[in-house]
Amino acid sequence: MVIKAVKGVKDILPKDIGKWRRVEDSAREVFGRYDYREIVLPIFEKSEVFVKSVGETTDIVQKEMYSFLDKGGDALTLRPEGTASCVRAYIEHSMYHPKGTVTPLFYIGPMFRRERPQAGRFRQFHQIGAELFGTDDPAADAEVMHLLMTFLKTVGARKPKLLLNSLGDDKCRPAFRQSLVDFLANRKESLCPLCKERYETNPLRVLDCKSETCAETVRSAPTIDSFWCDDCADHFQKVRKALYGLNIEYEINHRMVRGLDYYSRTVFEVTASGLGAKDAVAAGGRYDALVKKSGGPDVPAIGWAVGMERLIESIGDSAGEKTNDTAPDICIVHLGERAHGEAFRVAGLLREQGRKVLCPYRQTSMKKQMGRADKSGAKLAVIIGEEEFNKKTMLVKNLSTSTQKEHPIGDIRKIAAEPPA
RNA sequence: GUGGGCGUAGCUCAGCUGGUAGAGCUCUGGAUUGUGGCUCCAGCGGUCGUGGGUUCAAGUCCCAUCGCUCACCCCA
Repeated sequence: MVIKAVKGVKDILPKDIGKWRRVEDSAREVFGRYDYREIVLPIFEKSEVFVKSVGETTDIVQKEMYSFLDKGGDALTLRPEGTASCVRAYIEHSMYHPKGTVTPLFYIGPMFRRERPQAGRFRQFHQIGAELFGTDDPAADAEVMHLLMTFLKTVGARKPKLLLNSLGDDKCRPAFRQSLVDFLANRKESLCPLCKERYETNPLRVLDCKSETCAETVRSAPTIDSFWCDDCADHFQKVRKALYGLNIEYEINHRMVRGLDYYSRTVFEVTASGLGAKDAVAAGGRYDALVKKSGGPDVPAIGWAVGMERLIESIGDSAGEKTNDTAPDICIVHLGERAHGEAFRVAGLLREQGRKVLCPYRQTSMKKQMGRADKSGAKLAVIIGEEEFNKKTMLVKNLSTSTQKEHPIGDIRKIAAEPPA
């Protein structure tokens, strides 16, 4: 039995790499427009980095982390998300100096969660993430969402839709949560079995249950907006105003909640079509308390992450491989032992001159080699047979017009510089 | 962790109520001595996921197991 890749992880094959490159390239380009700087973070961290920031009671920490003890006995974890690492690095390198500095960062890389794989969900997946440290200006919230939407439109995500909410902060959220628990307490019987569980573990999640009866039950439940403190309400209104100013369409959903503990105030999510049951392609929000909680100064921050696999899935073939960027400029065709050696000498010279050249190793029939040259998409074939070798010449054939001309072998540089039409 | 669907050639798949494995694409050779795209002919390629059971006989039926996949939980 051949050894196969671990469950839930994928090889990205050469035939698919073009899409990945395009997504990464446009990410870097778009981030540049907003003056974000790339940071490359380690793939594993001390486990506490994630346990503390993501939250001990979350599913990610409780059952999805790839954690292990290394030979020195350190408890390490393959990162399940990027924000925690980014916050750690931000603090470790004192990026908050001088006081008042705003630090825009982005990263691209793999994340690891041990879940059951399904459409758009993997154990090793890739995220493109943005983090903006040092400001709680509502304009920053809107700008960060503008960045995200601009990026998604640039790469051609299908029908991206922005959903917005505010979770309040430490001052006002506890009251909301309590109120919701009270509301559900005497309605538990009308909830689905799953939500009865949620009532205990994460009551906020009952709000966006898909079950008919739960949705009905929850229709009259309290919503977060009526519990916002003045600051949070004000912040939300200013974010909306800024979004309006940037001409960004969005939909408010007060039932939207987050799976990670560190979010406060602004949270958002982008869904796209062309995906499976999970249509969220990106998600993010504000985490004003996290830097301080992680041992840094009291610095507010906001960020988001897009799932690359889901994004690429959503792009589909619409923005697919249109240009044949793998086609060589020139294919060499050779016949006979001596011509074989000469062919590689010629190929080498052409490559030194910057040409993309294909030269077959096997000595097969001319018919075969011409067929390959044709399939490769090359514009020119350079043919060197016994006859040409003896005469120190080569045939240069234009594969689209089928015209060919004999050249002295010394013309190689000329042909490399200006391939004949 | 729970449930559904599927595992047959390198790839996509067919194979009926059990009778000893097929097609297309790819690849190799030929029709066409050293000239590609189209066509035609031939060939290479399979422990039918694995193990067990029923049977004269199993790709087909039964059980187990592994893998893939979709969905639930949760998340990007």
